[in-house]
Amino acid sequence: VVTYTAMLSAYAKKGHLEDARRIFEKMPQTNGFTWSSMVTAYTTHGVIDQAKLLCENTPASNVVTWTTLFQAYAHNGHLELAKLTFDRMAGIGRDIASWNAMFQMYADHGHSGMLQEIFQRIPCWNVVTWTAMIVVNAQDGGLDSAQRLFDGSVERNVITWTAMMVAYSQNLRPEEAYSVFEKMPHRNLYSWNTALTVYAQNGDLSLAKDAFDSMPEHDVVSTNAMIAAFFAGGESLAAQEIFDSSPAINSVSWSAMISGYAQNAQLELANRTFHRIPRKDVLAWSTIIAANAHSGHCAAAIAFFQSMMLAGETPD
RNA sequence: GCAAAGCAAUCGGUUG
Repeated sequence: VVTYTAMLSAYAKKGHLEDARRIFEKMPQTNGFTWSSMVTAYTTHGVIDQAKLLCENTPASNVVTWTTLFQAYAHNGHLELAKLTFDRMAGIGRDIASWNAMFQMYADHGHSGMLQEIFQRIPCWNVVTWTAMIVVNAQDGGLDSAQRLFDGSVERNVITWTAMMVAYSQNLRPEEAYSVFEKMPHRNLYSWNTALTVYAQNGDLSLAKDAFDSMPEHDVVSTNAMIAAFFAGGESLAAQEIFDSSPAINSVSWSAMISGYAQNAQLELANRTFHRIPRKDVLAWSTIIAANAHSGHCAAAIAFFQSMMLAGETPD
């Protein structure tokens, strides 16, 4: 059962929803993990109706399947459906993750009144709750309360530390953000990428470069962050070198190159880069339109918009 | 107990 369930998840993560479903159908036995994996497969592919069916029509559905469904509604802005789902969970019970998801929904979409109400109803806190609280407070300008929450937190992990670093950076306290990074007991790729971004946002290109070189490994986010950092420092050539030598680039990389060139008054290079993109998505089009518009080439921007329509792309 | 599922932190364009 474990092996089949792991395969199911793997197929779903790679985008093969049908294969995941086929495995699910073939399994002689299942457990709660199997069902929640299948529900997650559906929600991550946007097939919420199927996820709902699985939750409703089986005794095997559990707090995880329901929380997953809840989260899917919340992320799609269906707050009423999400709330209904949460209410229906009263029978099987809610755990900390369910409450955290509920808190996050109102942090993302709701009013502070609802958030406050949930805050008071959360029965107990775990490290995710602490971290979410820190983030919400910091975004609200309550840097002091964020720090107090951090100091008072019973549990902290690398995500909590990284969130605290971001909190200082967002509130324009770069030195303290740096200091948090230096004091972190453990770092991962994500926190390294965050540090690199924080350095760059504060104009410390050399610190950003140092971070990039010191990191134990890079991913596409590291690459993209470093590209943006070089462009922000006016070093288009260095940005281009990173781009050209990177083993993995994605659509964000292309956008970063285009807007970087435009920022540096190199619209010609921006346009040329755009034409090299193998598969132009909405992001690519939006970026090239904005690049031309910001450079004062409004006619070209409109022309790109029209080309986008002709290419069958839908504006977002 | 271990391994497979849901909740919190990082990169680009649009809006602020």
